Amino acid sequence: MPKLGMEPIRRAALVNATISEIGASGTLDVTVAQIAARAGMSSALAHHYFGGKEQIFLAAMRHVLTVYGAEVRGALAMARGPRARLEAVVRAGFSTSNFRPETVAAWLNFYVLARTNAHAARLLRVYQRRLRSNLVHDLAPLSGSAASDIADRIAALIDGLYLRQGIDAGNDAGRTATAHVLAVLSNELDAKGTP
Amino acid sequence: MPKLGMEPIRRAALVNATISEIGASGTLDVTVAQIAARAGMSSALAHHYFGGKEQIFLAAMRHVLTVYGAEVRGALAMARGPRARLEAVVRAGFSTSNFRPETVAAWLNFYVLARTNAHAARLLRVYQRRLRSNLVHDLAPLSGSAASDIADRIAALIDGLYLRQGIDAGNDAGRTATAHVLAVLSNELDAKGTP
Amino acid sequence: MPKLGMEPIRRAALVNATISEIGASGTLDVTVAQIAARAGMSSALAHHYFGGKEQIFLAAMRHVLTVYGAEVRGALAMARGPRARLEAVVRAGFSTSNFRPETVAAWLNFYVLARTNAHAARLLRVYQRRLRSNLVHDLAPLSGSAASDIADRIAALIDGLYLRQGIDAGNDAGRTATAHVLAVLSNELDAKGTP
Amino acid sequence: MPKLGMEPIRRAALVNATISEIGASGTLDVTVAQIAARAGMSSALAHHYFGGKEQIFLAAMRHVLTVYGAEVRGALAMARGPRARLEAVVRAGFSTSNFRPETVAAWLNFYVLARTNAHAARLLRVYQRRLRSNLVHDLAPLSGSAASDIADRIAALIDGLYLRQGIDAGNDAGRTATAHVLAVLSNELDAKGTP
DNA sequence: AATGAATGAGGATTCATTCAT
DNA sequence: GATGAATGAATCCTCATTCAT
Repeated sequence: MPKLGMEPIRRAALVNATISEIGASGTLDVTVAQIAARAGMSSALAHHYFGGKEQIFLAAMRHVLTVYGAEVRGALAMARGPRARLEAVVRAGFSTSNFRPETVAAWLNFYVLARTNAHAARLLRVYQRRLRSNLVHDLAPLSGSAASDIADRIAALIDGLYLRQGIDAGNDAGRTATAHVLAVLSNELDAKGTP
Repeated sequence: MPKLGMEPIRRAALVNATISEIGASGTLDVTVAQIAARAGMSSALAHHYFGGKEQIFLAAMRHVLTVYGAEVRGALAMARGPRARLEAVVRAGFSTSNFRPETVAAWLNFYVLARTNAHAARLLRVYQRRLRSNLVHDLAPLSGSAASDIADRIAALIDGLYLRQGIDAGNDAGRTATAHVLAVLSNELDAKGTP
Repeated sequence: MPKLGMEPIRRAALVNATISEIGASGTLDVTVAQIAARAGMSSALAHHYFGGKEQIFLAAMRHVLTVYGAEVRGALAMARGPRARLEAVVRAGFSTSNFRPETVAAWLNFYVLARTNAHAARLLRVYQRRLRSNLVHDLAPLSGSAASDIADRIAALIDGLYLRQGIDAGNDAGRTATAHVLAVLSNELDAKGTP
Repeated sequence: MPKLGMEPIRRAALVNATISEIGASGTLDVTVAQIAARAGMSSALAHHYFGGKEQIFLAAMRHVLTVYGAEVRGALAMARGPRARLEAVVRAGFSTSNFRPETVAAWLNFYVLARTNAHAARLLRVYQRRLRSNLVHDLAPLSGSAASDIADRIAALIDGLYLRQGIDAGNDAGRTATAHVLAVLSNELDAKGTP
């Protein structure tokens, strides 16, 4: 029962299925057939819409990053003042939707993909720069010339907490992770911040 | 002309070849044939000594973690006082031998492997606990009840810096990474430390 | 907005596209999608009009042979006397329209198709017999009982020159090929012909 | 029961199976699995020894041309005088071993392959030049400056007779074909030959 | 009349693994 | 101890063909 205008629906279904499948298996060793099955279609159709496995992966990665970016942007829109904005960035990153084990697993695997695939590497770098620039922008008024170094540390800490989410995914890991980053942030600002 | 007592030599060669190959390719998608070739033997022999690909991977992972552990232990042996010991642990983790891009790539991939493979997960957890217990042990006299939380943050920060080493491997990334961790550590101790 | 009376137009477009595509690619490994795209329609429509790939191929082959036959017939209509008619047949076969590399490539591939496909084989045989009978008809008054053998040789020579057109397509290959056949023909008639 | 030194045996078996399979099916649309099965091994082994389908095809083509070349060379070694040598070349080309329908079918398909594949085109051109140079070499003393044109005609005639062998493979097609070429050759020499 | 949607059936290729030598 | 030989099982991808709209 083919209907018209299926393309966006199918593509979205495949992207979600890819993230789920990578998340569930914990590997990039996921077959197109598995993804297509989870998305409720034949593997041939998946190829028809995306052209190949690599492009399916890239679309999925793009989607994860897009969602993440949207959430950060949304949080920033509400925040007033640099400190509130910094907190918003941190909270958004660990929000339930981003920090589900499944998503984190996909995210980690995209990190690995970026080591092999130039397109993936580019995507990743774009988002890392965006995060960093957000952090620096709001750290500057609070910590002056130390902003850059602090941003590097906060960014690395966030990544590290993500990484550990895969191993010991506690129940409210998101809250704990947020608390950790805010604690470090607070220390940094106490130490280097303008009085 | 096969020789006697080759087993340990062959095994070591395969372990090193595995790390190199994973590091060079950036993936776990490494064939036994590639590893064996790099180690200068046939893939059949690799199977003969290890029984299978999984065991080769596990041996390689074990080796990476063993070297890391040895280096930390060595550094701890020289350090006097809790603060010096904490610094020693950090420095050892980012020493040149552990922080080569190649090794870091292998390390990241073992992280991924741990999501799939129970043995790998166990190995990883053992070393994470050991690191954490080292940190807590020396943080306790300096920060009291905050030691546990601080240890979590420091450990995550270390992991995050490792993770980023793959993407933007600067020249003396090890030194920078060490500085970052020590800065955060210093802040933590200033904030929560006993007076 | 579908229009009425499109069938013959669509069919012709597909036939031409098939010949072009086979000629351009040099293979029978041409997909229906490629042909349809070149003909400016969907592959589904191609199937609708022809029923299947095989029938598209056969129609294209039929077209090539029809054009060839028409050209020969046209030339024969103008020629007076057996010798002039023989020359006409030869010239028509190597006329620019038949001897374009593209057409020749398609022709060669139809030769191959005839090995697999009974319908194609029948088509080919019909046209070969027609050529042969044309030749014999006009050779008889000039060479008597040798006509049959000479016809075989001339026909094979023509085919051989076609075959080589694919490999080293010179600029005025048609003229050269014609000259070669006429030279052999002349020799044959000098040797066996009635005085 | 694997044995040592199988490589040349396996390669030869695959080459022969390829020719047989192409000959029997009349197409290049032959699967590696079919070829391998006919050669009595798994398709994986075929890939192991040749690296890919294309290389299997090229090896088969090379073999056909090599055998042909060897036969011509052998015949030339026995012939005394230009005329005898010309006859030898012709006879060798139509000898039973070269002119089996199976071999001819493979040969035709290699002709097609040469339109797509540069390596195949090169192989084909080498052998065509060799044939042509053999002909010219021996035609020169008999026909002077006409040698080149005559060689082209004879070569094309040979090719054309090959081509037709696929369609109407008579019983002693080889003999007939030889007779045809020798007849044309005789005419050519009568017409242009030195007295 | 025309097409997007959809799939089943292959087909080339890769690879871990086994086995006889 | 060491390896060439061999394969089954997968996996990506392509394509002719069908169907509802």
